[in-house]
Amino acid sequence: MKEIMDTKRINQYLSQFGLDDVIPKELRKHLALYRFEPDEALCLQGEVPQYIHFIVQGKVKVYTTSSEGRTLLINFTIPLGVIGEIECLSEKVNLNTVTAVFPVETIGVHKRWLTQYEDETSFLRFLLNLVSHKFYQKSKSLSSILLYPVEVRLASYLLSVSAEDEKGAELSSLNMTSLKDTANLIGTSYRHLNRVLQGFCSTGLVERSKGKLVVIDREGLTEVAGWNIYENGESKS
Amino acid sequence: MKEIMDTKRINQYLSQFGLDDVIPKELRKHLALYRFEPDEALCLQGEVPQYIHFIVQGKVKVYTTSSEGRTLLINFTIPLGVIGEIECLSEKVNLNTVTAVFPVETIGVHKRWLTQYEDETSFLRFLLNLVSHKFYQKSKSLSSILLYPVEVRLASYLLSVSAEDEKGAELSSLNMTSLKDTANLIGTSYRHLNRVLQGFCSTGLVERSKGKLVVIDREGLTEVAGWNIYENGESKS
DNA sequence: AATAAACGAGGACATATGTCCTATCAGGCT
DNA sequence: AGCCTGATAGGACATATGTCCTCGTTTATT
Repeated sequence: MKEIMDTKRINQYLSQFGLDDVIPKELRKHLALYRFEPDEALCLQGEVPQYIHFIVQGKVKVYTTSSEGRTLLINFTIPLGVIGEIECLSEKVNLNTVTAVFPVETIGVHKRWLTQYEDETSFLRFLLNLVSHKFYQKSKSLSSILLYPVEVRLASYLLSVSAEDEKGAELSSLNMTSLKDTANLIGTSYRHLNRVLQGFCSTGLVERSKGKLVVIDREGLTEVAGWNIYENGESKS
Repeated sequence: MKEIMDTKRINQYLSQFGLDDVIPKELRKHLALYRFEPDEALCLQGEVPQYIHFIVQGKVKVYTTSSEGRTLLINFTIPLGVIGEIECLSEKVNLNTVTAVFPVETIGVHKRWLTQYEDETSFLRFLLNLVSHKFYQKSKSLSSILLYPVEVRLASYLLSVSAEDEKGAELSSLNMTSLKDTANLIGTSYRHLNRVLQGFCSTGLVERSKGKLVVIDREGLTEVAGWNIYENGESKS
C-alpha cells in the first residue's frame, strides 16, 4: 500500500463519484489516497482492521478462508465499493482477505476518526447509510451464489479477472490465482473445474496456452454467466 | 400481529436482555410488545417495511423467494435477533419473508421514529452498532450454507423447527412446511430430500407417522448437523 | 358423495460432481 | 545436469443429486 500525496486527485474522485455531499466536511482533511498493485492485499482475514477504503479505481477480490482451510470467493468489488467499514465499526477482526485484481486506488480513512467524530450526527448518518445500503445489497446475493452451476460461477469469475478492454488477453498470475485455488474459490473440485474449462475451450470461449488461460470471447462468457454473480453493481442509490 | 398492552412486560424484557443501556431513553416510550402465532408472518418480502422487531421470545424463519419462484431459507432467528432494521433504514422493500415457527413476542418500534430521532447521536450510534454487528455476524455464514451436504442442512432444519424440550414430538404443519417446500428451502430436490430423510429414519433419528415427522433423537441430529448452520447465536457482544 | 388437486414415498435413469490416481511439464534448488 | 516439488490435464470410478414417472393417500372443491 502506497500513499499518494495528491489532494487534487482526492477532490477529483470525490466529485466524480458524487461523494461531495456524502462525506462530511470534517472528515475531508483525514482522507488519503492509496494505491495497491495487482495481487497486493488491502486487508488480511483475522487481522485487526485499520482503514476504511473507498475503492475509486480498479477491482478487488474478496475471499474468506474457513477454519478447515477452505477458501471461498465472496465477491469482486469495483468502484464505488467500500472495504473494511463493518470490521472497523464492529471492532472485530477482518472477516475476509481482500486483494487487488488490477491496480487499485482507494480513498482511505483511518479508523481512529470513527471515535473522533462519534458525536457528529452528519457523520453517523453517513456511516449508517453506508452500512445499511451495503447490507441490503449483499443480502440479496450472498446466500444463493452456490446455487448456480459451476459453469456460471467459472464464467463469472473469468469475466471478473480479465480486463474488459483487452481481447485475447492472457490471464496472468497477478490477476488470477492457480487453477487449483480457483476451484476452491468458486466452491468446486479442481477436477470438475478442469472439465468445465475444457467445455469452454471446446466452444471457443477460452484457450489454454502454455499453462495459462486466454479469454477469447467475453460476450460468449457473459452469455453463459447470464450476469456476473460475483459483481453486484456498486451504486450509491 | 397483536399488540400486547403491557409496559411492565416490556421493561422486564429490556432488563432481561440488557437492552436498558442499549436502547436510547427517548425511544422507550415508542416501544410496543407484539405477539405472533406460529406460521404468522412478521413481514412479507417485497412489501414496504413498517417496524423494526426485536425478538424477545420464540423463533422465526427467514426465507426469500427469487424471481424464478425459487424459495430459499436464509436462517432462523431467535432472541435477541432483529428483523426489519435494514429495510427500514435503507427505505427499501422487505428482502425476505419472516414467519413465526413458535409463538413469538417482539418488542417493536415503528419506522417513523427513525426520522424523528435522526438528529439524536445516541440513537444513531445505537442503530449503527446494531446494523454493523448483525452484518458482521451474517457475513460469516451466509455465503457457505450451501456448501454443506443436504444431510447437514436437513438435520439443522429439523432441529430448528422442533421444540427443544419435547422428545418424540410430532412436527405439526404450523412449525414445518410441506416436504416439498422444505426441499426448496434447504436448496435440494424433493426426491433427494426423501432419500436423506429415509436415511434418518433407518438410523432412528426421525420417524414417519401418518405423513408427519417425529423427531426421535435430537442429539443424534445434532451430531449429524455438527452445529446448527441456520442459527448463529444471536448475541449482543 | 364424487372429483380434482396436492402431498408423500419411492423406482429408474441421467447428470453433476468428487476422490484417487497417473503422466507430463515447469520452475526452483543443489 | 539431475532431482524434487508443485501445477496442469485427464482417466476411472464412485457418489451425490436431479428429472421424470407411478402409485397411494390426504385434502380441498364442486
